[in-house]
Amino acid sequence: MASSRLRDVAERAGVSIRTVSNVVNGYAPVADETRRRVEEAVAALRYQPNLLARNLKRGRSGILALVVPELDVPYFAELARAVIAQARLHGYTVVVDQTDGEPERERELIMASARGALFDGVILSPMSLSQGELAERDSRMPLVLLGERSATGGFDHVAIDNVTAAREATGHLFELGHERVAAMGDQPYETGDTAQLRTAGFRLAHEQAGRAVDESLIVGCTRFHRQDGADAMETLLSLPEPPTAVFCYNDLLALGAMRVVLSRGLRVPQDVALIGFDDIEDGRYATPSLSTVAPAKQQIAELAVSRLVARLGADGDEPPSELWAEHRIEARESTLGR
Amino acid sequence: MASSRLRDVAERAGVSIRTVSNVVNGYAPVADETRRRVEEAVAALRYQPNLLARNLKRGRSGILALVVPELDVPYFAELARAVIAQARLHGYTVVVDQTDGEPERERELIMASARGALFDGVILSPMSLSQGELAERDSRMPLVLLGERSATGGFDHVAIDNVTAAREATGHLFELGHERVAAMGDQPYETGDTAQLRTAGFRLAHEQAGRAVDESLIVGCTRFHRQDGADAMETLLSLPEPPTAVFCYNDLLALGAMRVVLSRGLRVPQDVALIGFDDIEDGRYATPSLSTVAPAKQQIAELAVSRLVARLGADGDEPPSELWAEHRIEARESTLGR
DNA sequence: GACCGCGACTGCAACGTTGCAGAACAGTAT
DNA sequence: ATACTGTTCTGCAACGTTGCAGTCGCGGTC
Repeated sequence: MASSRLRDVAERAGVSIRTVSNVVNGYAPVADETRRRVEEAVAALRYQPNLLARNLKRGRSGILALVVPELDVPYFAELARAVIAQARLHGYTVVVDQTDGEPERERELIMASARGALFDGVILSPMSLSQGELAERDSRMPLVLLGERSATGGFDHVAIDNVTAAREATGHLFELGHERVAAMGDQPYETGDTAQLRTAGFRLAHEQAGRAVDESLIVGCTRFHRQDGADAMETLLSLPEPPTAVFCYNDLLALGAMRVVLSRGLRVPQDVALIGFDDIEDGRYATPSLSTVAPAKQQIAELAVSRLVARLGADGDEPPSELWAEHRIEARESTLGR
Repeated sequence: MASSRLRDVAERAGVSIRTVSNVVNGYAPVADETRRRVEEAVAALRYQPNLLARNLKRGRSGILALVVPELDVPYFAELARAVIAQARLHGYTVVVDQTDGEPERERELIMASARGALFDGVILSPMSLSQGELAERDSRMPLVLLGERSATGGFDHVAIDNVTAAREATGHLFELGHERVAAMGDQPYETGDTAQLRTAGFRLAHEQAGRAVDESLIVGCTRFHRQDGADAMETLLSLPEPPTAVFCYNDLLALGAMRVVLSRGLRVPQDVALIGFDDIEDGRYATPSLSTVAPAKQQIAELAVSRLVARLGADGDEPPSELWAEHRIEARESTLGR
């Protein structure tokens, strides 16, 4: 009932299976009259190609996997939205998978060989996989990495220039006259590449301004959730000489920090200025609204998907490429005031 | 290189293709010695079953589709997270698709027949499809609807009791002594089922408290984003006699409203108390933290996935079921103060 | 000694599609 | 009449797997 096959259509239209296939796919030249008959039969039988069979034959599934640590982290949700939309433009469907930051799950998804998996390529936002582990991968399945990596392992990368962005964010705070600026979110260990780049930018800003970095103002965060930002802010506020401004390595940290500052009766930005990273929608509607480093998410999605699609079409011998997306500083109330 | 097939393994192990398949799937009885040899060959050749082929043969893909209006709306992101995790427990992968509320895209995804699509079932959070359109569906693909519908069209449903939840939220504001309570988010037209149920609960609370509903305090919102909440709050505050409390039909509306209230120099909850709906994480870290109706998202995901999986296993003759998830009122600072 | 039952394994035929090579036919040039 | 060209259509053989229906050998039973 719900299932008519190429064969059924062929029978009804009085042509060969192959011809129906040709019509459906628009391949070979088909006489107008024949095409008309076939199309009529297709409509009458409500024929829909069996994608499972088509996939097997073509050796491709038309599915891309997007692997993120946590889908309910706004940055990843916004990114996923853009990636799904972009993939659709290229005729692909997206499977979203989350790893919860578990190395095991990340590895599993990455190592899956092209044949074994039911997707054609992967866009990975790595969290717990170190550079070395990625390099061991022997799969032939195209992979695009999101996020800058300190060392390149021969993969396509899409990223923004984290060092520059962090330098600019810190510089923004300097320009507003802040003397004691803190950095929140450092991760000085193997899997914290991105955080380390931001710390580098933070230091670079100091260097360029001819200032010394107060190491006690660099606080680490193992995760990047609101609660971590709240905890880190408590730490900073309990210092003998607390900072007057904080550069947070993502917006969630900044929002958690803002909550702590405000609930202590302090004002943002008058007592503590805050700038975040990611430009998630929450920040725009916080009170005060959150200044942030805004990466071009749309562009990141475009670059990642089109790179992946290009690789799927090619022979696979192209060298890996580094693709850079834009970013800009969004100065809002949490640094400027109103 | 990256691709070994059942045949290659069979050759190496000196057995038939069929036996390798049996070992891999654990089907028929296999002698220990044979099993050992096969497993060794599997390991040596790094054999991984070709899922495309397996899917074709089995007629199932092992993929469920989750269709939501917008993935970057926190409620849907949090829900998606739970659904993906739950599906994994049942051995399924999830394709997430977003419709942007476009009726066309929703229809397209729903009408896809079981054969035509590459997923085995759909979980749909409908936005723009009316009840009538859903009923026209002739596809044999199992479908679970999220969200209560005023009329049932013969589908499995998973929902919370919106009327009761809305009544309780409104009652919570009454208990705190508020006289003029507004409702934000009504959608008095065909596709606004959920909003209408919440309005019904709002009215019911008035009835039970022996109060008259001031119709000017029910404001509609075509969409449920922060900006819509901000706009609606402007409307409410410009009334000759503004409300002292607002029941917002979701947390984003409430957060947008909160921003407007605070930026006018008014206090929450002293001047205007706010309660939302959905219990998204943003609300917990807002200042003041947002009171809300918390639906058991985890339970919703569990019910939806297990219902769908059950239907996939059954003959499809079971009657549709209505499944109810829990909810509770989370009273926080935006109604209680500190 | 014929028969049965059982454990262990195998070959064939699909699942529904598309790639390939070619057939059938008509029209044109020689 | 023959060869050639091109358009339109077709049959066969896969893609890699699993369902089905066996086969084969062997110990045990009547």
